[in-house]
Amino acid sequence: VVCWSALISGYTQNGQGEQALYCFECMLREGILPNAVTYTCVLKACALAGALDKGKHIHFEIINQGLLYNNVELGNALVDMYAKCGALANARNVLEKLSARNVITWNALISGYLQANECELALRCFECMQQEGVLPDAVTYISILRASAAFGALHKGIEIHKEVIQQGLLQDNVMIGTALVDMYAKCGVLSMAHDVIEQLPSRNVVTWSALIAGYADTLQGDEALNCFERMLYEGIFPN
RNA sequence: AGCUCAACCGG
Repeated sequence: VVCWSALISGYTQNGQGEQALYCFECMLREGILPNAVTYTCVLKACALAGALDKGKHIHFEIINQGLLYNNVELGNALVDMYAKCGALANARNVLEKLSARNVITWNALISGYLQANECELALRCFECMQQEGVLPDAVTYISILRASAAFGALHKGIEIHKEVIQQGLLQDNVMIGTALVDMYAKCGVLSMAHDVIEQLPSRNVVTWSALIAGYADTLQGDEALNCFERMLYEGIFPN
């Protein structure tokens, strides 16, 4: 069962959901019984493949076998599977019933809401999780910045900006810096977007692209081109 | 052997 789980996991880590599910079928056909780790990988495969019905069936098996109790990783994979398949009511339901959940559980649900463009619900989850004493991490902030941008909630974005600085998260995470630049750009506050990118300890092609796109969207082609030149000057290659 | 995360374009 460990070998099969490792193989299934390998496929999911490369985004090959269908292949992973195929392996799972082979494993069952050989009479090998899956355990909690196997199911965690298979749920991720369902999420990748958008295989909601398959995922529901796995959910049923997990409940039947009593594997869910206090297994955070398995619960998280279940919430993520429903979220990625767009079954947000199921995702929230599972989250609420889990005996153990953590920041990753909430992050999975928040991402699901974002993917469905339910920015307001995503923002509400952010409040809920904190009310129950779960502290946001870098992934949470990145999602909430995206929600703020999509919802045009500049004030929320500024609030997150302050929090991120307080926690020193800008030092070691390019993606948060990029999400901040993108949030300001999408809210049309290009001066702030520019300020942020100047102060980042590190930035990459995605960070610059967010700023360039922001200038392009606001019809500031000259500024967009300036940024492009600066990016090249820094030795960052365009993609 | 296991869970969540950033830009642009097209569909």
